[in-house]
Amino acid sequence: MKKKLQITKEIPTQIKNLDLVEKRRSQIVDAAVKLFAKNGFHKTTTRQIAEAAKCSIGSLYEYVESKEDVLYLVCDSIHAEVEKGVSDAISRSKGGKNALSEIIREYILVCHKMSDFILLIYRETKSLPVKWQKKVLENELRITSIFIEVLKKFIESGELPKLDKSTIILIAHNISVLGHMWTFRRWFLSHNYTIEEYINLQTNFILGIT
Amino acid sequence: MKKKLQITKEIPTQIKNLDLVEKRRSQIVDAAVKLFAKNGFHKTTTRQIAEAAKCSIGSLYEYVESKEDVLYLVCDSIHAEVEKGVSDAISRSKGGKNALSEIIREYILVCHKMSDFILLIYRETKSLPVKWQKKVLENELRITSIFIEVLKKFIESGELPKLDKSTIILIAHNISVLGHMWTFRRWFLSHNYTIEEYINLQTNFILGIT
DNA sequence: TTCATATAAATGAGCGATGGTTCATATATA
DNA sequence: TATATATGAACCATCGCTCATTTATATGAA
Repeated sequence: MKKKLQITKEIPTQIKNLDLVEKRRSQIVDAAVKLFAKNGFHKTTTRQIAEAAKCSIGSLYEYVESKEDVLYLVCDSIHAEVEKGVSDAISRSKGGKNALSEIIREYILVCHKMSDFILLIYRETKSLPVKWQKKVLENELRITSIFIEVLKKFIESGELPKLDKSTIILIAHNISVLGHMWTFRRWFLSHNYTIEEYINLQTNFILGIT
Repeated sequence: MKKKLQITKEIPTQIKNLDLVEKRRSQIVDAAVKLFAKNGFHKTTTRQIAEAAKCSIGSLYEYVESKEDVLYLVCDSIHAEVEKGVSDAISRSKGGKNALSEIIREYILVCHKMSDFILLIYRETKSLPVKWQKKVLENELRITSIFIEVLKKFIESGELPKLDKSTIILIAHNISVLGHMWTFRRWFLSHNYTIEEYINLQTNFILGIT
């Protein structure tokens, strides 16, 4: 909610009706995310986006100011969905013995589901104006810091051994990245493991069960 | 040597003198790798590449058939350098207690040195013709399998506990990717760790010293 | 050695196609 | 009647690539 208002502030529009802006932009994002994931940002044309979003190019440019705007909206919505996935998993988690494993599991499943879109962020962040590159990195960081908080909590409650701050930060980043690894090495890993096997092996690796 | 002949076969040229082809192509690659790393593949023009390589666009197109050819040459040369770095580290390694740590260390240092170029591969592989995407992934895999062999050797010699095949493969991929992590999270990590600290923490993490 | 000829390599103006963006106009809504 | 929204033809700049031409190098007959 708050987030959406913020974005309509960040990206100006000709249109007065903010509900309409939200509705049309979500059409645009839904169309663009698929096209970008499939063909890349540069090989996708604004005309293709407009067509897939069922509006004219003219209209498109009343809701955004540039093609880069669309990419930013796309990156932002991807991160929002990943973050939601992780947050939901945490609030569902009942604590207890295998709670951390369960959170890692849900996170990797989110990465699995969002494979093509996480890849998209890796590939195309650089195509954004610097100002928005930073925003995207902040989003990435926000997700990682969720893991930092989780780790801290498990250390406090004694379910994990005491670790210094540097190590906690590193492990949180490692969890993030090893989730992403499934997306950008899937072409190979999926020939060797099912997603469930991957989750089990990585969980053991991360928690140091060798 | 063998590699270079192979590439001149893969990428046709108008020029008869193969030594000249090798020389000019290396000018072109040296120019292009910097431009691609800085501005991305799509925002770099063939004219810019030609200029930086100190030849005309006409000449450029006598040594390659397309802009994608240049990108492939670039990706290939990056992987060749990373692979060389790893192989050298292994052949220098004297075996013994901390040999594995030493190899991981050298690998991460190579990633550190090659940061911008490893990133380039993540970003631009998708811009290649499918045929060459596969080649690039094979190169990536070749580097990972070096780690697989190293791990096997250390298990045989008893310096690592026995692990099943799946786990060995996973750890090798994790080493690869956690090296890359320094390149694509450097914007954040370098504020928290020096490269040496990063290497130490990751080594401990990978070898399960918690 | 000299010069004519043939072959190889280098050049960059220009072709052709593309694609992001605008704006005059049309349509819908208040 | 006024304001908001929608439309798509057309503008314009860009860029990958070609090709007619020039320049350099190699060959070999006189």
